[in-house]
Amino acid sequence: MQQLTNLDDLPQVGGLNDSPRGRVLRAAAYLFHLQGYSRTTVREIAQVVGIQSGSLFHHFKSKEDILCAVMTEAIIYNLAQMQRAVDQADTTYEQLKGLIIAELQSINGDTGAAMAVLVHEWTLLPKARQAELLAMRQQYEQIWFNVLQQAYAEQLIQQDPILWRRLIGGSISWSITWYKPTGRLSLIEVAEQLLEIAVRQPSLTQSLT
Amino acid sequence: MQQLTNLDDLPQVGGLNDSPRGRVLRAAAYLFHLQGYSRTTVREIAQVVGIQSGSLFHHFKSKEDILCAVMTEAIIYNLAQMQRAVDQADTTYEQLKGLIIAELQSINGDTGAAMAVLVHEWTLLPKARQAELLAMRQQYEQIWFNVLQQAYAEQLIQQDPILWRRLIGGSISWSITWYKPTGRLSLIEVAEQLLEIAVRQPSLTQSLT
Amino acid sequence: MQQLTNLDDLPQVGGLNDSPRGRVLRAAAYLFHLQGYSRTTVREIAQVVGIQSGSLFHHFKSKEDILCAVMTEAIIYNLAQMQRAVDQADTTYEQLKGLIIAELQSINGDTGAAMAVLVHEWTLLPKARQAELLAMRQQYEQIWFNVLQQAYAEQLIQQDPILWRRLIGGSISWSITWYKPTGRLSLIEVAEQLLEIAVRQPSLTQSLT
Amino acid sequence: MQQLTNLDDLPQVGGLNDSPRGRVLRAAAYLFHLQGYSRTTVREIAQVVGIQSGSLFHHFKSKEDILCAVMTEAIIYNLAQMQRAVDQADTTYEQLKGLIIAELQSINGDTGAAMAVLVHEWTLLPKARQAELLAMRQQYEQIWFNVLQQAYAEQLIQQDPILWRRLIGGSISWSITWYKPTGRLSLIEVAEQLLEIAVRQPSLTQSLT
DNA sequence: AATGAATGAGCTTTCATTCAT
DNA sequence: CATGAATGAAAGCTCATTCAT
Repeated sequence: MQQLTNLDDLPQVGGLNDSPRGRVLRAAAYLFHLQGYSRTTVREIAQVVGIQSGSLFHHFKSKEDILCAVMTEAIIYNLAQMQRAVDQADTTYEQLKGLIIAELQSINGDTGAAMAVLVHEWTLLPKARQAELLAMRQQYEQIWFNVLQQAYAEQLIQQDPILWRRLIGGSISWSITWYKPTGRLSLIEVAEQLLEIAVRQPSLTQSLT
Repeated sequence: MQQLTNLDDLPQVGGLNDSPRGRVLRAAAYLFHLQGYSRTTVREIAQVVGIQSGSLFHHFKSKEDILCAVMTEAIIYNLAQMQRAVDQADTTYEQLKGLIIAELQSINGDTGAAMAVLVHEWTLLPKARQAELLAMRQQYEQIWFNVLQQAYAEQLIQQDPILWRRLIGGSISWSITWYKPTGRLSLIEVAEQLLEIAVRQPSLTQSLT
Repeated sequence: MQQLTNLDDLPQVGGLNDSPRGRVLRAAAYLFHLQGYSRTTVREIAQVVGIQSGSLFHHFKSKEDILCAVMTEAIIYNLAQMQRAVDQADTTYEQLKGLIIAELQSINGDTGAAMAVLVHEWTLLPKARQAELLAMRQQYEQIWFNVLQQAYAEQLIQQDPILWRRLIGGSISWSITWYKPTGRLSLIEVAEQLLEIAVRQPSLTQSLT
Repeated sequence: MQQLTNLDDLPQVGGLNDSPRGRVLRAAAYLFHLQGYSRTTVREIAQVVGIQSGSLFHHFKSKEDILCAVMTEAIIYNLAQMQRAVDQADTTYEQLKGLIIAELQSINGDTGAAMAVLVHEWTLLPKARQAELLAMRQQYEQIWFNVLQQAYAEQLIQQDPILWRRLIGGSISWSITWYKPTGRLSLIEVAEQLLEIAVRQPSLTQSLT
């Protein structure tokens, strides 16, 4: 990394304010995603934030602690986003669509860096921390599961909800490897194509009855 | 990593013989996948192989060279597997099924570690090496693309082949995060479920005509 | 090297203050001269300075950087010394004598270690650094050349100034291999003997006219 | 060193035959001179000779042993050369001239690499080996001293023979840093210029009597 | 004699972390 | 709170030397 980015050029990350702590987390999420946790040095984080490396340790007790905080913030923020997507929709189909869009946005939008870190560097956390986050992650998955069970009952999906979630979750997560905001498709259009593949249209269902 | 695995406990990796070079690559793929490239030390690789760390450098000129070889072997081997899957099938539907099964196996089977490394540590390669591998990767994707174009013409799939490949490729790749060979489903059953979601059954097509 | 010297036993080197950087350079010049650059380890330098080896890299970005700095300091300091020797003398003969004494002192005195390094390890520098130093070295030689041309005009020397400089420069440089400050001759006496051999005395010149 | 020289491109070194041992010594002298002893690897020596590195150790028991042999051969050969130069001359002046020419040739000619090694890497030898070589070196210096004492008696030189030898020996040794065989001056012309500076011409002496 | 894979000590360098100021 | 020099363990890599073939 020749030229370090300045923090002000980085997107505002959902949920992170402009406190020193928030600034560090934004910088860390960006760098961890770009280079991986191991290849990112605390000096680099400090440089992006605009402080000295020693000063980081007034806000976080270790580099691992920063990683942990990045993951925690990411999961808390996106948990709220998913819940909001479900709450705002009326039908099961719309809820499913809302979840897919929300997850695509959390992966490819401003929290994408943090989400990617959550996935890639998961195993680096000490077991105790993993357990904490796992609890939140299960809440997150529970939101999906509730909607999917209803969708299965309504025959919007034909497969076991757990397997369906795994397969379609993969499609969504993988989008980080190819989706470009400047490309041909918007995230909403991607979501619609994915719905077309994996969910039976309710209008079609109605017309069949 | 407290207790290092012995090489003999690791699966035989497709295409890698028991030469010193092959043994190093197997150990490296295993460790790179388990811990990531950066967190794996050459001393650890040597320990798993059962040689001294200095001896690694008779076979590879650097740690990066080992990474490169792991990726190259993985892609060469799996390129052949995909081609074989296509050649052995008669209908487009069967070819598609064959490709999905083959890719699921390459991800979750013996070459899974190497494939995961190929995905995760891609950006670490020097640009020149990336270009070499990219050429092979494009061959690989071309195999998929040819079948998918035919599938689109036959209305087995309704979406743009490129987007379909990205979404379903994500489902397949992601399986590394959850699939357990000892679990309830076999890889072939997973493939069948995925076909059910994303591909219109040819029998159904025929019955409609 | 069984018993490492303590830095406080080393002479103060002209121009190097007691900053951490200066202390490292003094230690490095001493060890590079004593053992050669390749055979001197950064751990040894650190030990003489009295710090940990890792701490060296706060002040210099590599071992080679230390070598470079040693050479640069040596040449800058001695360039100034030579200029001063010329400025302080009235006659050409006295200038020549001043230069010989000054160079003998730079070789055998406090900067001797650094000067020896400059000569012996020259080829190890990257080409770009060589060019920088070469420019200074040419300034240095220019001082000699100006005086020698005048000396030739005044018939103090009979040979081509360039050849004379090479031959007598060799005598001076070589003194590092045999001169002992505690020996029979002072550096000034050595200089006088060398003048007797290589320079016609101006008094003699005058008596001939 | 990107491209290693082939042994056949190296000059025949005086006294070294084409036995495996001789070939190794020629290659080693060349590389030690070019790069220094520490920076030359046994693999490089072997490569220049055209054998494998392991094979070197059938001829020499260690790398240091090779260094020692290079030095010993150099000193033995040049001792003979100096003796021959003295024997072939009739007058003291001619003997002095012969010694200067012979030493210039030993420094700048085919044995130059080995001689340079003798000077630069002297301190690397174990004390016992240094003593052996020192005895031969003293024989070598004795040849000079005998002639110089006679020259002093004949007033060819005005200085203490020991000091004179040191100063003029420096001029000669230093020539390795600047003399180019393809340049303007031959070694004999260099010798003549040096004689002009440091030795009173015998013809002049005679004309004064 | 020659080979070349293997050794293992030791090298330069990196980097999370500490702490006196 | 912030600094930045210092720490020291550990990293990737080198290389003289050995030895079974």
